[in-house]
Amino acid sequence: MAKTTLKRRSREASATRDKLLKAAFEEIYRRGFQAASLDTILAKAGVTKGALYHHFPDKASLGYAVVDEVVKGFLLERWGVSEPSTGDPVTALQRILRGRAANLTPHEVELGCPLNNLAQEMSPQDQRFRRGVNATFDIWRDAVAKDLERGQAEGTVRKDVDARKIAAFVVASIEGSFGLAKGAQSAAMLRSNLEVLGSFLESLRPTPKAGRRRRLPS
Amino acid sequence: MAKTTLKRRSREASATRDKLLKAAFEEIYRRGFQAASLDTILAKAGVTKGALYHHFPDKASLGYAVVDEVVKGFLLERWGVSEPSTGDPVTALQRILRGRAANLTPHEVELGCPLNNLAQEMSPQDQRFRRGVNATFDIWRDAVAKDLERGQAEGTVRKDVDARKIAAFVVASIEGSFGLAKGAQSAAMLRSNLEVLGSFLESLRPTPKAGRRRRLPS
DNA sequence: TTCCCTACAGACCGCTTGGTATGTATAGTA
DNA sequence: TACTATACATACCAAGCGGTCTGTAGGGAA
Repeated sequence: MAKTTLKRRSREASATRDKLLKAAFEEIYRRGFQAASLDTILAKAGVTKGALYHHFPDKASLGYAVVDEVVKGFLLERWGVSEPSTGDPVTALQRILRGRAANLTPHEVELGCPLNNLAQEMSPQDQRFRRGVNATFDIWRDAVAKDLERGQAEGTVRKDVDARKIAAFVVASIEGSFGLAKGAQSAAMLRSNLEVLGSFLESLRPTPKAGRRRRLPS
Repeated sequence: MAKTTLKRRSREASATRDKLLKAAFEEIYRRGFQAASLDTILAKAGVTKGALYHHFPDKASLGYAVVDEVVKGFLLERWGVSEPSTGDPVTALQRILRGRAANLTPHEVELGCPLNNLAQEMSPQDQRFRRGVNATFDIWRDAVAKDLERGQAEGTVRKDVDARKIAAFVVASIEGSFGLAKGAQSAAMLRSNLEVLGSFLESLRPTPKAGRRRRLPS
């Protein structure tokens, strides 16, 4: 069975590649890309430099792969972009926000959003990094915008707002909230900010009748 | 004139210190603190290593001084925290947002907010960095909260909102907006986000009468 | 069996880094 | 004038960095 053995060998090769990606992700998440040490990554992955430079031409390419193959999926899955959304998008977004607020780990409060970390560090340093990171942000933002537009078509979202601008603001607010909370090392602040964002989303619902303001949370 | 000459010497010493701080700020703003090279800073400042290590015990202390003596003032001045605020705080904040949106330089769109950069990079790496950076964020946030509370007392801000939570959200949204725009290298996106934030602030005004919703910008 | 190629292992290298040690010009002091 | 302390300049250093080079184990093809 030539095919089986070929598959086995190739699977082992991609297994070490995965180990490298995972170890690199963790090290980059902790120290940032520039400060991430290849030796540390190799030690974590349990492989040697020969393996690394067999799979990647240089450190930068390892970083690109981490963005495309680890961070991207990590983020889109965590913010419900992967799953199809139905029904009222405001309620759906609010549920996601509450779910994230309820499931925060100290780890992620301390280290923040891995995609945003890379965006802030690498955008001015490396165009390819910036493009890769930004492509994921675009997917997220576009998904939110699409949801809001669908809500506008279905009558669950006010039609006098620019869905794309709102979507960008939502993503920015989320990332800003994680960033501030990371600096303050405060899960409470992060939860509070996500809660305020949720109340802002409430204002996107169409007015049921003339009158009746919705209230912001105390 | 012992006093005069003393003053002159001391002024020259603090002048080289200032040159170091300024050069360090620029280098750190561009590359981040960890990637900032002391040799580059020294070249920019036009002094040598002896001068640097005469004024600062190590690289970290130079970084702390940059935060406390350069970035802090930079930020508080740019966001109107230094000047006393009077009148309706919502309008005042909106004016600041519009002013910042109108005066964006490509440089600051590319590099983002220097304080936020340091917060994201250094918070998990160095407690003292984190505290220094966070102290400035606290001042900013508290100033916004104080303004909103004053507005509540004066009847220009709704009383059913938590001024401190709103203030934290405002700061987070601003920083998030700068961060996203930095990744996207888009001044337009930054302006749009600040505009949406301004419209959110509008919702903090007390309802003039029952009914009449305010509208978000298209 | 022979040969080849993939998938690594491990030693090595030049360079940059933050930091130190020593020397010194100058201003203030006695 | 002699001495001291400040405010640097310069040469130097060990360590860590990303990256290269050579060697080789082992599965697949002929």
